[in-house]
Amino acid sequence: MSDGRSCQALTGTSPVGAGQVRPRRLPVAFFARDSTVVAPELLGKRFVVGRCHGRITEVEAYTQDDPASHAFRGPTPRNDVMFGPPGRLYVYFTYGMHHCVNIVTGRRGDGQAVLLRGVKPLAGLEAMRARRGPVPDARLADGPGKLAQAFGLDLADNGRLAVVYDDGIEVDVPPPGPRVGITKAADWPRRWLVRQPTV
DNA sequence: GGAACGATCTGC
DNA sequence: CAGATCGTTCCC
Repeated sequence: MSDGRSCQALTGTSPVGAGQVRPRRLPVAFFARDSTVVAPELLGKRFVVGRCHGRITEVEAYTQDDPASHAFRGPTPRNDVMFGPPGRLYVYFTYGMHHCVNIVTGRRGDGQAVLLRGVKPLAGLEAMRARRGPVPDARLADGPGKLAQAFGLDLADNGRLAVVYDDGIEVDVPPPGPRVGITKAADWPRRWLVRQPTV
C-alpha cells in the first residue's frame, strides 16, 4: 500500500485512473440529488466492484413519479433499498434469469435510482470473461443484464455501498433520449449514452 | 391461491 | 422475432 508500485498502477497509460487528476471516489453527497441530475454526471465515471472496473457509458434515471419505476407504487420488499440512503446498490432479479444494477439517488425516503445499462471494461477482464463466456470484450458489459453478470452482482449485493470514481475524464454529455426495454413512459427522455462508444 | 408481467439476452 | 424462466405484484 505504501510502496511506490501501487501508485504507479494509477498513472500513465493505465486505463484505470487515466485522467489528469488523482482518482477521487464519489462521496455519498454526490448521489443525494435527483436521479435525472446524477445519471448524466455518471457518464465517464469508473464503476468498481472488487477487481472489476468499468467506464460508465449508458444510464437511465428513475424517479418515484415515474410510472415505469419500481418505486412508483411505494415501498415493497423488493424495492425497499430505493427508499433508503443514497449511494447504495439496488439490485433486482428479472425475467427469471437476469439481474439489473442501480445506484440509489436522492434523499432517504425518496425512492429514486439510476440504472446502470452499460460500461466499458477497464480492469478485471479475466473475471468478466469467465462469467460471461465467449463474447468480444466490448460485449462483456454493454447491457444491464450483461453488466450485472460481468461484475458478478446479484441479490446478495442489494443494499451494498456503491463504489464509483471520478478519474477526471471529460465527457461530452449528450441530450437524453427515450428509454428502452419498458412499456410505461418509455418516451420519457431519461436515457443517456456517451457519444463515442470508446470513452 | 392464481395469474400476468417484466428496467433482458440469445439464438434462430 | 420468439423462447427461456421465475420472483414480484396485484387481483379474486
